[in-house]
Amino acid sequence: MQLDHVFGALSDATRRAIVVRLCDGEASVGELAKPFEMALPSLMKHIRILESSGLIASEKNGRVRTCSLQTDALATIEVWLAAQREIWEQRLDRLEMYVEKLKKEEKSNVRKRRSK
Amino acid sequence: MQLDHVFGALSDATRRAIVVRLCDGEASVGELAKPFEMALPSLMKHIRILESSGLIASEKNGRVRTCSLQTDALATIEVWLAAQREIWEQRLDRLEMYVEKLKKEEKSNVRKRRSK
DNA sequence: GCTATAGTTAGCTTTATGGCTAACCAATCA
DNA sequence: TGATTGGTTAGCCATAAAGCTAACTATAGC
Repeated sequence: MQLDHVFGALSDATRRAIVVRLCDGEASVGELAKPFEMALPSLMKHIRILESSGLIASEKNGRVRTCSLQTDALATIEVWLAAQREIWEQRLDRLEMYVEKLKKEEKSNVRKRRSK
Repeated sequence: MQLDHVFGALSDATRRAIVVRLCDGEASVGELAKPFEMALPSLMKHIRILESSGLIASEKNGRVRTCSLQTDALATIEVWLAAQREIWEQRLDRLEMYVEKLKKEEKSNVRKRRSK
């Protein structure tokens, strides 16, 4: 599934750093590699993984490959997270309502007991 | 880092399904296992991974272990995503302003050329 | 106290991940 | 055209991930 690959791609600090960099605009493979002490082929692997996850796209002009962020993939996981949040918040709401109900019952029980 | 483990934990469909289930309330290991065709020890591994990533917590009472969602970990990655979104949106704004500026210059150039 | 239930541990396999080096290809540029 | 730059391919290694079975522990229920 798509989510597997997007989350998987973001589970590595190097790849997240690349994504962060690309949020600020396109960059060549060389530029992306500079901040890291890694051999180029290793970095290329990360780029491939990011690309196959859909997080980035790249295009080669002449001998330089330019990479750019594909924001849709990030949006995909934002949507997933929002959906989960909605579920658990609805549940917390129900729970709160339930607790309120219990409190009210407790009060009325106290009244009943007092009036005995 | 924390983000590594949270994203990593969510990169597996089984574990996401467990998280989704727990959004709707606590569950025992047995309950969590039911929907899957997996052997229990395999599922336990997933639970351990989710727990060590901070996405869920669990507690053992008698012989049953009850698992619950820890929403903070999900919030952590929501925050990360929001931060990235902010960066790229700011950039798109700057880009738009730049394009507007170019358009205006183009218009004034046309006027100049006409008035020659 | 025996039996069934609910997890847990240990140990094995297969496949994926993240890193490397060395050698290679293809555009630029002098 | 020959050297340099920018990236790519191939292949190696170590470790981690995801699954399994078999055997074990500890509570609950009769």
